[in-house]
Amino acid sequence: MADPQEILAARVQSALGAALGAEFAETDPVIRPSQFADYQANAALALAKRIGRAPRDVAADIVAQLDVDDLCREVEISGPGFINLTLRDDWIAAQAQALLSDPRAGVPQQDPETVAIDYSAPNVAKEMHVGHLRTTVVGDALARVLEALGHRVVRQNHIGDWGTPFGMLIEHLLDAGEDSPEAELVKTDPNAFYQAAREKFDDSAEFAARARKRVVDLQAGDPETLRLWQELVDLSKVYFNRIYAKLDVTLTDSDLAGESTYNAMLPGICEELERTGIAEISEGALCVFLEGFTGREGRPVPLIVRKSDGGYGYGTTDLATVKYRVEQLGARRLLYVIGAPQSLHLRMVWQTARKAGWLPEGVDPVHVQIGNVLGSDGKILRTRSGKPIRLMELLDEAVERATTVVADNRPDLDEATRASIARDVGIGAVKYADLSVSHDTEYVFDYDRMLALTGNTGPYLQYAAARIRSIFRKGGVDPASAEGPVVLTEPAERELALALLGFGPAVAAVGATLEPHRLCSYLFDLAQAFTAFFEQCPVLQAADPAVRESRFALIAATLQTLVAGLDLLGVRAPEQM
RNA sequence: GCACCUGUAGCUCAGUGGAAAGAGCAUCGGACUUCUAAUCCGACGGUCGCAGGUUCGAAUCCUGCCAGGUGCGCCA
Repeated sequence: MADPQEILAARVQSALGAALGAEFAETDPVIRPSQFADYQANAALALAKRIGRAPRDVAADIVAQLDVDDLCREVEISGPGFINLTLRDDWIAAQAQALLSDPRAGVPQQDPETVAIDYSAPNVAKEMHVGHLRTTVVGDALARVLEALGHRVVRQNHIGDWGTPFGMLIEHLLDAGEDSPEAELVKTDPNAFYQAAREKFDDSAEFAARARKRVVDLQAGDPETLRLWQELVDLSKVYFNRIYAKLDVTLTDSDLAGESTYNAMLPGICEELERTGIAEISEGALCVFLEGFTGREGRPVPLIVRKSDGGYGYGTTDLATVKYRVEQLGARRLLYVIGAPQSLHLRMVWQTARKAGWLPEGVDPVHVQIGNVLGSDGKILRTRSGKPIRLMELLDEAVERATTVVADNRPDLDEATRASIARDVGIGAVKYADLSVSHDTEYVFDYDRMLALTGNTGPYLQYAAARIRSIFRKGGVDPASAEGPVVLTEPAERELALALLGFGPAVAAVGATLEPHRLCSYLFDLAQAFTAFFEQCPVLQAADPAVRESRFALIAATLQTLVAGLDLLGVRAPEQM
């Protein structure tokens, strides 16, 4: 609604049509933020070449037709033909004030689309690692953002709940006893359970034989085996939900759509692929060979849909997810928030699905590639002993470190309040660190940096919000009662108000690009604009009551935006810090 | 060998074909009698991996090369 860039684009575009002819009325006016003004329009330079005239003359013709008196204070042609646009203070003020009464805080309502998001996807009876952490946090932020934009989001937690390991896991569960402390480990330390099963499998031929038989029983649908399998899944759900609760992730049991969900579809998928000639038997396995996919020594890379032993692999279940999400869920966008190394696999799955007709024109699958999380040594994050780090311990350590910092700085607060702040800050820091860099690149995990109160961190944004709340508390004013009117005089006021207008566009950009770090960058800029304002513009001590009211309105809008933005990222904003 | 990703300040990272490439950290120098100094301001810091090409204009697009990472048939 109040996106200056969009409004200016429309105005400049109609000026283009008026100045240069109707055939230019659709031309992109190329509005960009400017270091010399608020915005600049760069269209004249590109058009000058096309119509064979001097760029500055073209710019002058555009400006002559440009009707922006109601929103621009200054329009200036500069350099080789840039059109610099400076907004009117009263226009910015009115827009910022309008945000206060907008329940959407400027976030646009888009045409609803059904979007399936595949994210998190931990394995039953296995520890979640930092890679799962990142897909969980990024996927959840995307789900929140797309919902905020008005879309119907269907979360799909594709947990690993099927396959050969369940033979040994079930036998180990039986050996240990279903209600034993060993079984309880699945809820708290699943890797300990898994490793124990693995060791027995490796050491005991008798156990291994039982495990293999158990896999056959599982696939055959033996009721008692299925009951034990369900037992393991249920124990794991307890573990997943503990992690999700700690992380403030929106996933629930109703979002679970694990591999086993698709079992019934798999034979039909293979049959159809074979019947249509898309798949063929090779070395005993049913494979799809696609053009352009070659591996070592130029050999074609297969997508194996049925193994030579008759079993199904993840290629088949992934094909089933496409079919299910398109046909049953009616999804028009399929998001796979999955590790970057799976890129080749996914492209093969999608191309196969296209050939088979399961992925119609107009339905776009997107791989939101998640880069690895590295330790300070530049290698994949592990403990000193080389084992993967337990996610719960990692989160606890973040909270613990935050606890120390809060205790040092806020001895005046009672322990329960400090603990609550430490939780919000510690967890927020970890999540924000995952979100604030491009999701597809690797990044270096560093507690000290993510917990810092300076720089582009979660705590810095939380602190900005806490300072605003502190002002309202101290002034005995309810942020909801701040109405303005907003009047801009100080440069820091203007900067802050202008920054506020960028929230809706930033959220829309995340929805379009699926890059949550853009929202982080925006919120960091906003927090910096607020901090500058905080230093220069007293609110409670403002001599003029009108200035005081205006500043209350500005910081109320800032608070609303920061809290809404952090919420879209899944990060809490504590009352005080 | 093939494919994908990455290469930007000492470090961690942004950067929509537009003007003189940005931020944070670190370093150095400043600012608390004033709404939270867990903050802020200033300075320093660059052959945007290399070489070509396209363009009025390239960190951005194309080609080649170099370096690092990842993946490449029955685990998922």
